[in-house]
Amino acid sequence: MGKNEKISPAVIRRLPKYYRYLGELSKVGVNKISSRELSDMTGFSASQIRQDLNNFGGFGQQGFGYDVENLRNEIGKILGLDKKYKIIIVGAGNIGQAIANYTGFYEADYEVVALFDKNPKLIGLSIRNALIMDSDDLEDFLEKEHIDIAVICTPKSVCQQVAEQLVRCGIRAIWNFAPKDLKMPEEVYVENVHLNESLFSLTYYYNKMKKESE
Amino acid sequence: MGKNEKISPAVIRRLPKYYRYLGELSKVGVNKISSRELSDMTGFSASQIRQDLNNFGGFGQQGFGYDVENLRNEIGKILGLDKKYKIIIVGAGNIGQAIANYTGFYEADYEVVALFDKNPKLIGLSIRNALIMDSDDLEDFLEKEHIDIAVICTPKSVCQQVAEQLVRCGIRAIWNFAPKDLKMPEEVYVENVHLNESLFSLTYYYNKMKKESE
DNA sequence: GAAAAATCGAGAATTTTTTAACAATATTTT
DNA sequence: AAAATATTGTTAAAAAATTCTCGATTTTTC
Repeated sequence: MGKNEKISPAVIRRLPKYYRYLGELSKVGVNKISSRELSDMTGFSASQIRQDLNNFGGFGQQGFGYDVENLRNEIGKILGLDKKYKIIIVGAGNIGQAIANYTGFYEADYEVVALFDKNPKLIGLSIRNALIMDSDDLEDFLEKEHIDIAVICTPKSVCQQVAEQLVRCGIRAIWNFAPKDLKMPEEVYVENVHLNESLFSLTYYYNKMKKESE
Repeated sequence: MGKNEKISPAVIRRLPKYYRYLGELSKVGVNKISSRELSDMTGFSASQIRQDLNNFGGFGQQGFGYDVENLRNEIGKILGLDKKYKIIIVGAGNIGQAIANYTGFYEADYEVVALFDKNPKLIGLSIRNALIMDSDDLEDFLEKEHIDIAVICTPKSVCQQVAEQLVRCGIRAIWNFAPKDLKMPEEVYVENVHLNESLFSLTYYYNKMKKESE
């Protein structure tokens, strides 16, 4: 059974990767896997994989390994992928549209219900069944519809203000693509995708490698 | 002066954030900052900030703090943001186009030189001065032009093959948006932006908070 | 069916990362 | 100009994360 200690974020970050690899295995008909084999696939150590999984309970069987389909389901349940989620996207520019079109959503039961933007040229258009609505209608919309996750794809100049509006309307989970850290109350979880930071890290390692190979 | 010990990736991940905050300070005319104040802004502990910076040398002055503009420049140099980088994007679908339009590039001297795609409807179009070219011309292009960073925005079914082609043509830095881990030789650095993993983590914490608030 | 091999789960040991403590030094106050 | 305050850089301590070890259990081999 699940233990009630605090699980480290590093563990939680690895679970989606395990989930993905197990999905691939399942798809090609593999139904048994050892931590050693998962280690070879993922690059994490076998010990770490066992340790990670044991945070949530013993899913494996000594002498045998893990049942692929079962382990995948268990990790899915831990992450909450067995449930349905409704999403809105605020900011229907390039990133917002790309996210709306993102097929990764369909790996689990995420539904993009609507997008919001201020640009009159965009309002009224649809992306994969999701209508782009006027930002002014955001609050009304959130009063009527239950939304689980809001994605912020606005320019950074307005992201804080948009986030505060979302929180006022009851949103507790934000996926933030604006290159700024949102100041939010504790009861709101923000997952940042800061592309500039990612690119800058890449740049550091690119230069480091170039220097070393000289 | 820079010490030659191995710097932990966690440190490198924090540098872009320092850089961003220092840029904001600089823009509003602040020219002195203490680790304590930076701590309040960034959420990292003052001690950690000092420790991080001292990996690369003492940029501050005891009793005084750090000169904002100077520290920003130093971090910029560490990350390599004082140089120019040429980028190509392989896969001109939603994400590829969004990245091509991404204004975060212009914070430093990154230039998107071209995009590549197989879709005839896209080939010939331009995004912000960058032409979408036929994927078949990728290798020829890379022979003629020096490219620093390649961005992979293809479907996952072809990302490994594309990556291998890029590496054959001399690419050593890959920004990977395909939801798959690339198997690459050691001399290639891959920075992954796995949106599905990010969303799954968010989902975990969303559910955790919901449970706790019940 | 006994012996060998494989594998997990759990706790111990190790390594890495973060935080704390404080001497050294600069600035500000009186 | 002396005392008080602020702040860095560095070393030490603490905490966290990872790896190692090994008993328990299952499967495979002979």
